[in-house]
Amino acid sequence: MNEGVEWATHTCLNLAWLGDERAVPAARLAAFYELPAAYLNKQLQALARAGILTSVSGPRGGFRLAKAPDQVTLMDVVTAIDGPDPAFRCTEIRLRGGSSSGTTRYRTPCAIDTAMRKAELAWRRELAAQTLADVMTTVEATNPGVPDKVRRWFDDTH
Amino acid sequence: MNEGVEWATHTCLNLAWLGDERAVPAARLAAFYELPAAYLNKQLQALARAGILTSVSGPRGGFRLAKAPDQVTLMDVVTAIDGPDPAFRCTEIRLRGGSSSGTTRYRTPCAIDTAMRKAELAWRRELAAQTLADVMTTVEATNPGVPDKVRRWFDDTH
DNA sequence: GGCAAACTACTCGGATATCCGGTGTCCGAGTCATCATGG
DNA sequence: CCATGATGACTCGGACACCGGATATCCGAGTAGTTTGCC
Repeated sequence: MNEGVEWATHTCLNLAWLGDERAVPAARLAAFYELPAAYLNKQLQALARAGILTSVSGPRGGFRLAKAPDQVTLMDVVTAIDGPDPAFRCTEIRLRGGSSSGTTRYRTPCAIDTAMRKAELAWRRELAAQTLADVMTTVEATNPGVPDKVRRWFDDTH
Repeated sequence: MNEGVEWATHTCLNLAWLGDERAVPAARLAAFYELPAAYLNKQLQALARAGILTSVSGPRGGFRLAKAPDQVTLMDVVTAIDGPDPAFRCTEIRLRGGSSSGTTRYRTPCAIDTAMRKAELAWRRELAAQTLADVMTTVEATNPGVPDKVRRWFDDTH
């Protein structure tokens, strides 16, 4: 899976804690984790195209969460960064070669593709069942000080 | 996911239908789907290392299934080709940057990593629940002529 | 004819090139805050 | 003092290099079948 998925998810969590009052520039969001700013910007653009973030240009601009945290699933984030294509891509090799040259016509979908899709669907279902709000709840339960700390860090000037 | 996963799975299915009486060379297995023989050979070696296939050198050599089809899960095949690493790799970026410099010690695992692992576990569970024998049953139910056809093709000299 | 040894052809196995998508970077378009200026 | 216009800096957005891993290929090690020669 894409590396940017991790960056994007953590950044979304930070934006969720900061609230949607103000917009945060990509450079600031990147500095929080010492990530390359320009590259994180690329990922944030993808999130904006997917409707997860809203972007504002110019001074005082930046990114903010477009929806409530409980309306954004991990599936949304992963799809925005990693693309909508399934991990297993059936190329229908059963139709190639001398095996099926003109004789057999497969009316049913490839059984292997079906099995892979079934597994991938379970994966997507699990990701779609967890929202950013759920992850926030987990973090606050295990590390209660984190949200305030994030807010203070972004309030300070660096 | 790796392209070779599809080739490997289809080839395992063919070997299952042919039975483990005789060994089939990689070149013949590749010709069935018009695949590059040397590259498929690479995948078959990975399957052999994983204990899914057994390889025999020399004339009359080749590959054959090492276990009964109901003892080989799709998870086994995918792991053999694509590697055992999880798709989502947590790099613990929460420990980097000024955010957690020396102050907070996270005793609990990363919540995002946990969520991703949960989804991936569901995926692995689905793959592990389906064996080659299950896929064979599906194919025979939808396309009954396929197994015999495969056997005939591999019996013929080309 | 039977047997053994050398030979040959075949197959796996790993080492070696090539190509493409992710990784990383940079600069231009657009925008908003600021500041100077005049009324 | 207030309104207004120009100015400037800041930020996003997309276009441009770079690199590692997947893709694809080739050749050597080893083996089994075959042939040939000898007893």
